[in-house]
Order: sequence, then C-alpha cells, then structure tokens
Amino acid sequence: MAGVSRATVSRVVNGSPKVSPDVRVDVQAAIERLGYVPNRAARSLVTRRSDSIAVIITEPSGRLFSDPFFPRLLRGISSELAARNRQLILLMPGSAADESRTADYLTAGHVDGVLLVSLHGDDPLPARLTTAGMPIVVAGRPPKGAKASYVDVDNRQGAQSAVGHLIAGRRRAIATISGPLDMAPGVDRRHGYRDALAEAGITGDPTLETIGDFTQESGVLAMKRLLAARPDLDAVFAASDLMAAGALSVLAAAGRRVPADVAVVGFDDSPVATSTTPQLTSVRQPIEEMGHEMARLLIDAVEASDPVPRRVILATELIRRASSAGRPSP
Amino acid sequence: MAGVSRATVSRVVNGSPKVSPDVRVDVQAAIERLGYVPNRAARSLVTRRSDSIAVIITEPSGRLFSDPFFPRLLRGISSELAARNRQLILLMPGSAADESRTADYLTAGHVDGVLLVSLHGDDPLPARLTTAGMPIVVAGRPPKGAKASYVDVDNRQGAQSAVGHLIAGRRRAIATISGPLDMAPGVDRRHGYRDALAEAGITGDPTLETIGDFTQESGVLAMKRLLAARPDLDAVFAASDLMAAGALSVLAAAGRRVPADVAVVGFDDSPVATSTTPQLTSVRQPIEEMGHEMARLLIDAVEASDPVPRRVILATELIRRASSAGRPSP
DNA sequence: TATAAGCGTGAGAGCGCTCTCACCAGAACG
DNA sequence: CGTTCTGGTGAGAGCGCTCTCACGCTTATA
Repeated sequence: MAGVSRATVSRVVNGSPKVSPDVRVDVQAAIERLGYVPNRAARSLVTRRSDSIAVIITEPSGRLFSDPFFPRLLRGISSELAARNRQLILLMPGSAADESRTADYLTAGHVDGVLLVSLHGDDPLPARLTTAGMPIVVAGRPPKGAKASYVDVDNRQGAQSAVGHLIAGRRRAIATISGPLDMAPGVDRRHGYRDALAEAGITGDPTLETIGDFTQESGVLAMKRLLAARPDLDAVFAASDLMAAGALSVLAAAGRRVPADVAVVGFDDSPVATSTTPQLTSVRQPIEEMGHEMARLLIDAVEASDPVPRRVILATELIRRASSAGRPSP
Repeated sequence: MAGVSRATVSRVVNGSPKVSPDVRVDVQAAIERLGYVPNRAARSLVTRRSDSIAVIITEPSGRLFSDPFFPRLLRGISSELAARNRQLILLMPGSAADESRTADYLTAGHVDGVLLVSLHGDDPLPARLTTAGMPIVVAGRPPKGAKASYVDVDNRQGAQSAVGHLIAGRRRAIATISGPLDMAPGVDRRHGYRDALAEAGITGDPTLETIGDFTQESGVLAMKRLLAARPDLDAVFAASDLMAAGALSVLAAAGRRVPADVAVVGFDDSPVATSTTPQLTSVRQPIEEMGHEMARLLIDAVEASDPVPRRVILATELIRRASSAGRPSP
C-alpha cells in the first residue's frame, strides 16, 4: 500500500534511522489505515528475544495473603513494562517441584529477564538463573549478599526516622519489636532503631528489644513480654503495622493509654494503620516506585547485556498519625 | 540423534497417536539427552496460537490493596495455567488510556483468551473482546447479565447458611449490613439473608436492613444506624468481614457483649476475621478454586472454539468462630 | 496372485518477520 | 569527465516449527 518493500516497512516499525522522512510518513499512514500490528511470534523467532519479562512470586502463604504489598508491587512493575512494550509473565510456583519446572521454563529462553519477589535465603533460583546467563533483579536486599541487582527501600533510614520522631516527642524508654533477624528488613529496621537511639545519646537496652515475625499474633506476644520486662516503657517501634496493631490491643488491655502513656509507631503504612484505634503512625514505603525501578533496572540489563549488578535504594516517608502524638513540654 | 525426521519428532512432542511406540521411546530419550525444549515463538508462528492467557485486573485501588482476594485468585489461575502449559500474561491498566491500549493489544492476537477480574458495570472491554472473537471468562457474575462465561461463588447460599446459623442459635432480631446494591455480591448476599428469614418463617423488617460499601468505615456507620433504629437487635449479618469488624467496634463501644447480647457473622473469611475480638464467624469463599475454574473454562473455550457461554457457581463454607456462639436453650 | 486399504514416516512448504547484502541514484572529489 | 563515496532501498535467506501430502511397507480382501 505504501509502495515499498517489506524491508522498509520493517525499518519504519523498528525506528531505523536509515529511512527517508517522506517514505516513513507514507508507511506509517498505511500502517494506520490497515490496522497493521506486527506478529510478535515471528519477530521473536528471528530476533531471538521474547520481549517478555517473568515475575516470580514464591511465597507459600503468609504475607502474600495478608499484605497489599504484592498487588502494589505488581502494579508498579506492570505499568513500567507496559510503557516499555514488554509482556509481564507471572509465575507463582506452588511447590518445590513447581519451582524446578519454573527454572527449566525460564532458562529455556521464553523470557528475556526475571524479576524475583520474596526470595528466601536458601532459594537456589537466583544462582541458577544467573549461571544460565539470565538477567535478574530481586525485590529487597538478598539475604546472602548475592551479587544480583536489587531494589530495596531504605529500611534503616525509615526506622531511624520513626524512632527519631519518638525521641522528638520526648519519649525515652523506647522499645522495639523487630522482624526476624534472618530477613534483611528485620535486621535493617533494628539497625535504624539503634542508630536513632545512638544519635540521641540514649544507651541501648536489650530488655527493650524483642523479636516478632511481622504477624499480629507475634506482636501480641512481644508486647506482653515487653510490658512484663519493662513496665516503665513509654514508646514502641514495631517493624510492621500488624505487629503494631497487636501491640495496641495488648496496651489497651493493660490499661495503657496510647499515645498519652505509650506512643506506638509501625512500619509499612498498610491499610491496617488507619483502622486501629488510635490510628497508627507508620513508615510508608514507595512500593509502586519499587516495581518501576525493578522493571527499569531489568530492561536496562537486558539491553546492555552487560551484567554489572546494580542496586537502588528508595527513600521512605514517615506518616504521622495519632498513635505517636508527642508529649507536651514539661 | 533418534534417527528420525523433524516431522516425527514434532509428532512425538505433540502427542500424535500416529507414531510407533519404539520410535516414540527413542525420540523421547533423545529429547531428554539433548535437553531439547521447543521454541515457543516458532511454534506459535505456525499454529497461530500463542498458548498465552491474559489476566486483566482493572481496579483503581480500594479492594485491590486491602483484600487478599487478588493474590489468591491469581494463585489459583496460575497453578491451573501452569498445569496446562499456558503462559499467564498479567495486565493491570492504570488508566482509561491504558485500557484502550490494552484492548488493542488483546485483539491483536497476542493471547488466546482473556480472564477479566473485577469488572465494573459499564466496562466496555468484555463486549469489545467478544465482538473481536476473543474467548473470555469473568470473575463474578457480570452486573449487566452479559452473556459471557463466568465463575462465581454462591453468594446467596453462603449468606443463607450464615443467617440460618444465627437463627439456629436462637437469634430472632437479625439485622444485615448489605453491600452496594449495584454489585452482584451485594444483591445476592441480601437475597440469601432474606431467604433464610423466610425459610424460618421470620417476617423481614426494613429497619433491620442497612447498606454499606464493604469497607470497615461503612460498617461502623451502618452499625450505628442499626443500633439507633433497632436497639433490640440480637444478631448482625455483615456482607464483608471488614464491615463486620466495624460493627464489632461499635457494639463494643455501645456496651453490647458479643456474642452474648449480639451475634455477628461476616463474609469472606479474610485474615481480619481472626484478628478481631472475638474472632469472627464468616463465610469462606473458595478463591483459589475460583481461579482454577476460570482458567479451565477459558482453555476449554479456546480449544472448543465453540463460544457457548458457561457458568460455574462454587459452594461456600461457613466457618464458625466465637462471634456467633448460640444462646443456651431457654 | 492381484488389488485395496491402513499405518507410519519423510520431504518440503511456509508461518511473518528481520537483517545482510547488493544495488542504484546522486553528491563529492580529483 | 571519470571515480569514489554515501544514503536509501529491495531481494532473498532463514529463524524453528507444524502440517499436508506423497510414499512405501504391511496386512486384509477379492
């Protein structure tokens, strides 16, 4: 229709600079008129790229089903991939056998790169993929310090600002309910807690530190332990909103007023933060942004074919609500 | 390596019956030894099928970020598709413009079929896809009674069993907090509520019926209205766990004991059901199962190329917890 | 024994695209 | 005026697979 060869059409479609402007216009008009859409299969047959990115979510249950993290992350990834004309292929292996099949699938060249969400420390998948030459990007700092590219939020800085906020509100006996210490966010958030205390010249105290597993139930148990050990505490920094919610219920049952007697701060700024009484001050993570960055990093890696691991750390934001209102000046 | 032609290998790979058993064994051995994996692009180039299924999630925010529904549904879909060797392509259009591009993409033949999640009543997408001859399956009964295939849970029966359970527990002044009446689950669950009352010979009473929007806040408001209008009520059936949780907080503030004075039942059996005090009796939906059925229905439709709309209604299960313990016999 | 039928197999075309290579103007140079 | 260069274009191969068709062998039927 445009009176040119297939080769020239191909050049126009792929944005080659070696096409004269008038021909380009003619071809684009014809494309428009015909409603022509390139056949993805034929293209990837010859280019040996699929223009597809796999997202692997390996989470047996737990957080996947109680936390809006995954939908939001997927949304961020999805919008970036759509903008870059890549397909998002979602894989949720449900068992170890599945996971092995997944690895076979991925290394068979059906995708150009892989995004890994919620890696557990001993997962063999990243190493297997990297060995096979498949570019990968991981959500969150990999526990083993693997040399894969990753995107993470600044858990340490976020925790530090939360605890700094408590200190600014004239709290001194500040307890923390950490996450598991075999997970990067657990460790990092506890570091941030200690940083803030050190910066204010407050000496750390092991009796003010306890550990949960990010769930509400663990928050309940941890808060009971803390109250028993340190009835004088006047603030709690919990490493998740769910644990903070558990702590709130224990404090209420113990007759402590929040925030008058005890201030509470959570982490994640999840929906639960606004449904507690009082509403929770919490550290908000830029989750969509994290998805964007992961997709961007991965596509860059695919195109560069230069496997230099890169990392992106995103800033958090403290959302102030009633649970941590400061004490009046003495 | 097996000493046969490509044609025969193709027959073995695709399970054609016209291959002698010994040749088949030889070829399979060779495939195993070589680690041969068929090239998806080449295959779909000639078969004109992509072996890919798109999942479209159009949910501006709200439920997507506060309800574990989506991850669980995706998991169900994913496992079924993986078992049937189909790729899951996830699309989350974030804007109306996105949605238009999505429709173009889908009708361009990149996928064999489409699963639609969380349709809003006026969404033009299903009609557009159906017109283009694309098989679709919708999650939940489409509001407009569109003639698309869909999978839904038996909201009506679920609500009926919940209210029946309250009646069996010697409750008589049973209120309900419905969902929005422009959504199928809102309507259906209210129907179930009325069915149960009718079956027990209890006359319905408009002052016992109120409406929310599935959120916790709306549950709070609705419960306040109910208490004001009918202080004598002795049970509440809420069409979502979040609304039930809101109702619980209002009842507690009003000094009503649950379940002694007022029994409460929710719907969804979401994580929040076990984090309230007392824990919520709730209607569990087989969400993974729903994903399975959606995928199965769609693949059948793709293979049959016979566009007869089908529907699957899945049974619910009442999970009994403390919030609805029956009264002792008089 | 001749013919027909059936079954397993191989040859070869072709799916829609990209990309290399050759080609042909016209411009620049000696 | 001839030669070299250059930018734009077309011809054609080939990516890896499936599928139709023809073929040859074995077995049933006349």
